[in-house]
Amino acid sequence: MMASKQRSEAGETATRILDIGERLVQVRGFNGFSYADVASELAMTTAALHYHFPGKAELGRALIERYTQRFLDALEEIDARIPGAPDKLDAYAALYAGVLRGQRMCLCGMLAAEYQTLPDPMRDAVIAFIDANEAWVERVLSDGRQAGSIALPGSASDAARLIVSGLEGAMLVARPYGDLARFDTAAEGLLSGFRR
Amino acid sequence: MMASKQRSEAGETATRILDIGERLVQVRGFNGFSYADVASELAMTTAALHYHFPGKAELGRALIERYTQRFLDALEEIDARIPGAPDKLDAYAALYAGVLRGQRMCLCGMLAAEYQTLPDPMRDAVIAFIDANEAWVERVLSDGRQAGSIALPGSASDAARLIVSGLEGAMLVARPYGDLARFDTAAEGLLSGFRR
DNA sequence: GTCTATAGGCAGATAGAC
DNA sequence: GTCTATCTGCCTATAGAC
Repeated sequence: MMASKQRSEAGETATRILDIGERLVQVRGFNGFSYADVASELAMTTAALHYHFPGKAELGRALIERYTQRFLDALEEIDARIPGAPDKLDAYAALYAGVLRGQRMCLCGMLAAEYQTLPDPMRDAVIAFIDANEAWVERVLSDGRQAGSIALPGSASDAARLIVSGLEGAMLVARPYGDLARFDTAAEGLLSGFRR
Repeated sequence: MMASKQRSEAGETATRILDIGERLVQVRGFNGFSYADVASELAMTTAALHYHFPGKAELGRALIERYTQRFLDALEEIDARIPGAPDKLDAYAALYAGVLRGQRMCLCGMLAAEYQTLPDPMRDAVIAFIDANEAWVERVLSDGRQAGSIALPGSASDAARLIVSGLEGAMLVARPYGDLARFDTAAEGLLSGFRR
């Protein structure tokens, strides 16, 4: 029996399934991929997939939860590494740009489009992702206003929502054009208004 | 033989198919609905649908083209009815809000998410929709700058792209929350920066 | 953990009668 | 124009052997 390296460790195969599923959802959408797609990339059968994730809904939920956790970790890292609010926001936008560079949509932006067709547990997880993002941006904006580096016309909450939805929209539109500069320009336009 | 009321008139049934298909795509996505869904709403068989539209790809293309034409007509109407650039932009955002009020995503915003899975003719039509929107907003911004009612930090083209993608993102995120105010606040935040 | 085999359903699509 | 009937293929999922 191996000593586990850390808490709540997913199996090797489960991790590979999540990696492939994540990419497929971000590129094709939850309704645009199948267990067979994942299985063929792993050179396995769909039956084996069902051993690791009982159904597509459970796989979907696991995908969102891992993605959200990774995102939150990245936000923590930004908080630890970068002092000023404006630079934190730039780093935040760079996270999105990194996703787009892989020709992917934000996982939860994609699932927001498909929201009406998602099983309930997935819906809740999508909302939790957006809530967490807005809360982090709102905190950064509030701190920045306090420190005098951020100018807010209205509430920090409204500005945070504008930034999050604006970045999601910039990804959504840039991807069909395959044009990263489109995203960067929009992100800069979104954020520049809040710098003081 | 009936005298046709206008050029390029679609048949009654074809129009009903387009109406239902349009709603289904805006709510569930192109990969989230089937010919059977449309047929059941019309109390018809899928075979009859194939008489009007040879395949799902052709139906999809017709949906985008009709939607784009309607949108362009609405933009013409705004140009004719509303004088100032800032008010034109407000009316433009109100178009999006009207779509969202029906608990729908913008047809082409939805299809932008599913872009990688779309047949080529549909891809081209999605791009044409976005191009046309950006061109109209850019023209309004340029005219407004000329007239002194619009302030632009950079190019009118960049600002137009920011506005279009920002409104699409605001719809994308507001819909899962079922919260129209979320969209309105984001739209106001997006546009207010350009008023002088 | 992964396989074979298979179920049961739904997808888009076509042929041919009416 | 719309139907019945049917095809072929893919989908999610399960049973049971290894």
